[in-house]
Amino acid sequence: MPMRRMTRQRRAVMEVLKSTRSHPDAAWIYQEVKKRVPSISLGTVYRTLDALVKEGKVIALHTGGATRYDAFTHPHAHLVCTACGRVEDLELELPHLLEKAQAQNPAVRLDAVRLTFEGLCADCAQNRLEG
Amino acid sequence: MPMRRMTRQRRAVMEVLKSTRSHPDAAWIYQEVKKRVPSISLGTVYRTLDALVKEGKVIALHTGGATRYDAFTHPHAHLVCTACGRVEDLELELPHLLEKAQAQNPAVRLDAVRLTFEGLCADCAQNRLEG
DNA sequence: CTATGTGCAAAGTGTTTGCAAATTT
DNA sequence: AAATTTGCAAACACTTTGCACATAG
Repeated sequence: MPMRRMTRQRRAVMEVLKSTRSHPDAAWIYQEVKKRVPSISLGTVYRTLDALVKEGKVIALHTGGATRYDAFTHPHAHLVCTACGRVEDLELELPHLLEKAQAQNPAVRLDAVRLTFEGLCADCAQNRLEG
Repeated sequence: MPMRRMTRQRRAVMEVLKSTRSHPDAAWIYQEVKKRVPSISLGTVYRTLDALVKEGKVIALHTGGATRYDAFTHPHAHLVCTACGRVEDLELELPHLLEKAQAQNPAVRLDAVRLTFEGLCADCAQNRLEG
């Protein structure tokens, strides 16, 4: 299990990720972290993100295109806007999905849920009405 | 909207996809379709899959790594096995997730749900107990 | 006949990796 | 000092695209 040491790079990646709710990808995180640690490389960003995901400190979202990362790990639903590509959090109580699914499928072992909706974010839904 | 014409290639891609429940990726579909239409190219497979997804005949699953495709479009949950990478269907009644989420988030427009669990498939869960 | 789809190969993204140098513990 | 992590650049895996030819309608 990699990334045991607390380096400046690692701290900066974690702080940048905690500072936003925009579900950024590695390239965006890299640009932000460079403002604090100019020498950092994109490779290090990827390695750090991998480690954080494996440790459960960060969630990886596969939504098509680049992987997005989310430091808010409490189970919640996402909306992927099919018009602008934005990913936002959705208000929705997840009704014990993991427990229910586990009970109905005893042969498998469920560790995590990802609930993702496709549709239009508030801005794009609004623009659709106007335009 | 592309792919209005029913070509041999398109028919073969659709048939191959309907014949499996393994949620294959483009490379696998390409190999299978080549058995029926040897001249087909990987580019055509990608273009055809894109079209089928846009038409709603096929669902694209983004699970990390290559995009996987599913011709079974009735809403259902998936399990991505973190040990072997397999993607299987899960027994689980989706309790009107789309309607509930839409009601709680009136400003956005929800078109589709993707419910994905991470964990161990039956085989890998079993092997874990033995090994 | 004409518009659309195909095959090919080259180019584009996003991500991973080997290695020597730097850093953490 | 020892072990881990970094930066760099090259390699990779997956997907998209331009174009001349083929084909469905």
